[in-house]
Amino acid sequence: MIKDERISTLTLAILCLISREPHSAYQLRKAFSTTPMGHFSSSPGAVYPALRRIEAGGLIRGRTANRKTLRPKRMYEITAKGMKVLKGQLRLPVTRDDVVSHMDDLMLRFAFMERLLDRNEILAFLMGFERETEGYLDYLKELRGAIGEHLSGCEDLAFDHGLASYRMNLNWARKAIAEISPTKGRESRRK
Amino acid sequence: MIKDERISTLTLAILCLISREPHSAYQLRKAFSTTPMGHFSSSPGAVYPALRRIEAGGLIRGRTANRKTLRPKRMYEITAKGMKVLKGQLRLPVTRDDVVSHMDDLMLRFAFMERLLDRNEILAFLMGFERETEGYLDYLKELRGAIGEHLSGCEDLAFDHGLASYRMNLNWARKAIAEISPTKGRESRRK
DNA sequence: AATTTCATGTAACCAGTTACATGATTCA
DNA sequence: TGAATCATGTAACTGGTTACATGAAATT
Repeated sequence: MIKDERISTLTLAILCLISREPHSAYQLRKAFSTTPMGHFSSSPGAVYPALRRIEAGGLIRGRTANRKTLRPKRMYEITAKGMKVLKGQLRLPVTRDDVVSHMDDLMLRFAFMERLLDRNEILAFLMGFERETEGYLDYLKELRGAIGEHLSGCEDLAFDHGLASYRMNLNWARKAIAEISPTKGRESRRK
Repeated sequence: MIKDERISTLTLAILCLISREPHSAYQLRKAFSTTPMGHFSSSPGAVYPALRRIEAGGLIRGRTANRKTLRPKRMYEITAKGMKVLKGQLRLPVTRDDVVSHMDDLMLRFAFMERLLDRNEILAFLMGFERETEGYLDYLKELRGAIGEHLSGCEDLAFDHGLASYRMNLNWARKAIAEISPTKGRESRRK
């Protein structure tokens, strides 16, 4: 049995990309530095050691091509164990801490769910997202009621920003649920 | 002359809080763990070393009360140099990287600006925020035009989330500019 | 011929996490 | 008197940053 300990964002991102198709370290770094998917760390000092760690844990396997050359190219592919761990991570329940501090992780997980989980699991994720976001939003509203009077103009506006963020997240989750849930199963979103 | 090197989020948060009134390490940790201002790290292993570092840099000064007891209470207050550095940080131009990856820093800076900067500087911050957000939003829209066709449903929804976030940020900045700018200087926002 | 891009990595450093350790004070 | 909270800190570990180093292949 594989424990569902949380893995770092970088590890998760690497696992997600490699789960689709094999990548070299360089390809991963490119993906992180050029696509919006990752404003993750593309620094070599992060990626190379991370790949070593993940391989040592048995989640990916590196194959070296052109073994003769000085710097042979190394492609990493996911293992069966890696696939299980990745799915376990995607299925992890959404927590308050996630929606407050780890939105990037949540979106990464969500973006890669389609091929790896079934519809009910995706819906469960979104409903957890909705629930936790709503809970935090309630807390913020309550807090504003309690301390709102003695906030300066800027503080008040910053508070507004928080409220607007979580409201937007909540709306997004509801829209996503409506689009994914089979009751109103329209497949194509673009006209 | 004080260099405007970027300081860590935790350092910035500590400096902001202490700039208002002296805090002990414990009070700082409480503020970080209980208020929404900081979902920053309240762990002792972060806060105590950070205070040492900041004090060593001459930005804050600790005063020990109850010197007789075994664990004397230590209150930190900001120095003139610390105040200069803090203001320098608040005045730093808003970058693309900030709006994409460091929204928490930006909101922290904004929330503490009122007492420390003048209105024009606050407006300059907001206009930088607006400009960079708009720029990134344009980039995202363009990107969707280029690659949008072959996104899966979840990927597409995740992309939507990004777009909605930056749109919300942009609207927030515009609203904040309108409220702060003197041309339409209405002071009280709450009825 | 020179520059850019592909491609691999290391080393020193920095800051944050978890877990541990200690003890005083306040309140039920 | 026992629990919670106030209050200070350390140690081992983790993982990410910047800067450095090397060299092949492709492009201009």
